[in-house]
Amino acid sequence: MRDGSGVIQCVAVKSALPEELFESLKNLTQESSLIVRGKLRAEPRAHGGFELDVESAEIVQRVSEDDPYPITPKDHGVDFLMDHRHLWLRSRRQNAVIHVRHEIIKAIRDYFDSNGYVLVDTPIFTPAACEGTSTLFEVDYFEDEKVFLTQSGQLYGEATAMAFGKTYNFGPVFRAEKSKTRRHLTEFWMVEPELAFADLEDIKRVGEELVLFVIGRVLEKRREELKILERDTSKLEAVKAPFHRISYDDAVAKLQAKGSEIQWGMDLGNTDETLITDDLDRPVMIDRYPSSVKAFYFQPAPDRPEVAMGVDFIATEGYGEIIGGGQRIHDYDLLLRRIQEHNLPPEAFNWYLDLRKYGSVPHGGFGMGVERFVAWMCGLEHIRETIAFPRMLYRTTP
RNA sequence: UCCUCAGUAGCUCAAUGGUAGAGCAUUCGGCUGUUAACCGAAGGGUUGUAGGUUCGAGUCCUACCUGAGGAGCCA
Repeated sequence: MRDGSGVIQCVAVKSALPEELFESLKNLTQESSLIVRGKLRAEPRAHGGFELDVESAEIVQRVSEDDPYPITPKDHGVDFLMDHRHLWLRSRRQNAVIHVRHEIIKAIRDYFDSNGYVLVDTPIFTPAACEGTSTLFEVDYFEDEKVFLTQSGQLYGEATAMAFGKTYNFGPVFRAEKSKTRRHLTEFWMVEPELAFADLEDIKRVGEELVLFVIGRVLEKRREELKILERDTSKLEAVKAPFHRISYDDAVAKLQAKGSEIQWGMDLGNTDETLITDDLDRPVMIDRYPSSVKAFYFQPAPDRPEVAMGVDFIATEGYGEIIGGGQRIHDYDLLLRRIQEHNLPPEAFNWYLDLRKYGSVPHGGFGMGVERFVAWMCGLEHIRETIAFPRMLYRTTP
């Protein structure tokens, strides 16, 4: 029997039960629902060390053998399992993944809540692109108006940081890119802290602290689930401070030495991300990317205006970028120039520019993708198992 | 959007261009401190769709549909 928190073997003894009840229990089908009462007994032969001797039972709903439970203990294909995601969630592995996800989200919130951050959630309907790069989902919004599903709460986060000092937002974001890989969803959850009076080094420190805090919590509270998932926890235990810190320049040199085709000025590809961490046991922070591959709002380096004060955290074991962020431009004139250079409509950014007119301060933040983090913690092959009902390029059901 | 691969029983997969099979699941019988039980039997098929080549197509060709992996882009 399974109740969501665990599994226990129940034993019905023929001589101890009414014949009718024993027969109905004997003929039960997989995934039928029932209420059982009985005596708990230590039993070394049983999983978990305990068994329940059935004294009474009530069958709530019996699954018909004409239409048996579709998911069997044997192998199933991905397509079949995804079509039955609403049932697949009952399995031991999926149950463990979702429990780890729950723990990660709770740990993220605990970290920020206990470090002086205020949760200020940002809108999901937004008037325009946050970064001017990604493809957005368009939504009809009354009377011929169009709005878009947010791809990031960051710009609003900058406003809340100016109002509250340290804030974070935590919600779903949407990307309409036709990405078809094991790392992409069209709808996923992202946590985005934003800090006033912060520079790139502060952002790196907070990101490192957060990652370590969350890993520590998962290892502390979810050993059982990681065991079910057959996760090699030594890989997670090896993740300690300090993370590797290298510049984009050094990353390119290292990648070229390892045979990558990358040239200075190009963004890192998926294979580059895997390549750069394959000999490391803790994440690497890569900072000071060329401004041309980063969003318009990144602060340029004081000594080298062609590079941006942004940082990406690349997880170990090929799980790729889990954090992206950095220091934002706080100067009005520079920000306006960047908006124009990126051919963005300045009038759409009036409120954002206001933040640089009224008491602007150096500030920064980052975004962390929850599902990628869950995949990393659980050691999953594919991000689709990290959320109860994944939304992907070609899947919006169940 | 592009590249590669796949689509056969409820599920997972076999089948040199020559009679479509197995395991699991289901049903029946047997056996059993089992825990992916085991033994025996039965039912279960328009081989993704539409064309084409051929004496003959699950197999070869074309188009389309569906799915998977990857690229680009990103978290």
